[in-house]
Amino acid sequence: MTGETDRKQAAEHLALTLVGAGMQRMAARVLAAFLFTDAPSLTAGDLSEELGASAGSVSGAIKMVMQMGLIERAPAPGSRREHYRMRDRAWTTLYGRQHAPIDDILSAVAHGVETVGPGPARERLIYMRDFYEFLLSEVPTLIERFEAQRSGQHRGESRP
Amino acid sequence: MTGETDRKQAAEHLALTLVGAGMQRMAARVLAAFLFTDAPSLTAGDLSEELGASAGSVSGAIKMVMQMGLIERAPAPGSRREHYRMRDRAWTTLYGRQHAPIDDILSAVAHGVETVGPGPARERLIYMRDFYEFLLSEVPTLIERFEAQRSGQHRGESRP
DNA sequence: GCGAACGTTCAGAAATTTCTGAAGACAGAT
DNA sequence: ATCTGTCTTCAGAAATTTCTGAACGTTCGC
Repeated sequence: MTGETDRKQAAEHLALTLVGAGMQRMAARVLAAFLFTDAPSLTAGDLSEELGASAGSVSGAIKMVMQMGLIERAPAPGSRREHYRMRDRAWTTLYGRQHAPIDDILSAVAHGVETVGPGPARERLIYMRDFYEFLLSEVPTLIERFEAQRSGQHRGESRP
Repeated sequence: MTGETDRKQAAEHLALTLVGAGMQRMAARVLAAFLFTDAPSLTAGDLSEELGASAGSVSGAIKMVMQMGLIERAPAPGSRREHYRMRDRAWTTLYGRQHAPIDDILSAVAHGVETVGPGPARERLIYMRDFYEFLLSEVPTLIERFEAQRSGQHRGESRP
C-alpha cells in the first residue's frame, strides 16, 4: 500500500532523527524531502509547498544543504526556476563532514598539550590527541572501503 | 611558563570547540575542567568555583557527563562531598557514543525502505541504509584497533 | 525596455534551550 | 534527634536559535 501520507511521515521521522543527531531542523527536512522523492529534481517552490514552510527558511536551508555538499543544482531544461537534486556520494560526504569538527578538537587539544606542564593532565591530553589523530587518519580509509565494497558487489537490491 | 591562566584559557577553548561539535555548553566546560586538572578528583563545589557557574547548572552538567560515561565517582576518603574523576577510556567512549544516533537513523531509514515503493527514492534509501549498517559494524573495530595499538607501543610520551 | 515570476536577504517574532537562585532532600557529625 | 554542609530539583529569567513575512534583486519572456 504505502500511500503518499506514509511516505511523508517516514520522511518527517527521518528528519527528526537527523535533528537529534545535530542537524538543523529545516535543513534536515529539506534533505529528507530529496531523499524520499522520485522526482528527478525539486525547486525551492516545490519544497516550500511540500514542507509547508516559508520561502525564506527554505532558501536558507537549501543553502546549508548545498554547502554540506549533499545536493547540487540540476541542469534546468527550459525552466526558469533553479532545480536541485541529491548528489551521488551524499551519505559518505555527510559522514565525512561530521568529522570536520575533529580537526578543531585536535588543534585545541594539541594546544593544551603545549600549555600544560608535566603531570596527569598532560598525559590525558596526549592520549586524547593521539586518539583523534588516529581517527582523522582512519576515517577516510573507512569510507573508501565502503565504496569499494559496494561498487564491487553491485547489489543495489531490496529485501523480502 | 604556562601559568594557571593559560591553562584555564586552553580548557575553555577546548570546551568551546566541543560545543561546536554538538555538546552542551556546561557539560563541555565540566569535561574540560576534568581533562585539564592535575588533581586526582574534583567535587561539584570545586567545579562551581573553577567555572564560575551556579551549583544547579554544575549538578546538571555532572549528571550528563556521568551518563555519557566520561567521568565516575571517586572513592571519597572521609570527605562528605562527592568526588569525581575522569574514566580511563573516556575518549574512546565519547567517540563511540557519538555514534549512538546512528542506530536511530538506521531504523528510520530502514522504515523508509519498507514504506516506499520501487523507484529512485527506494534505491537511495537502500544505499543509505547499507552505508549506516556498514558504519555500525566497523566503528567498534576501529576503536579496538586504536586501543590495541596503543597498549602495544606504550609510548605515552610528549614531543619536542 | 517592461512586466512578471522566483529567489534571496534581513529585521523582528516565536520557540527552544540553557542558566540561575531558592527551596527541599539527604547524609554524617555531634 | 538535631544540626550543618552539600547536592538535587524546579520554576522562572536570560540568551540563543529558528522561522516568518516583506522588501529587494535577478532573470527570462515578451
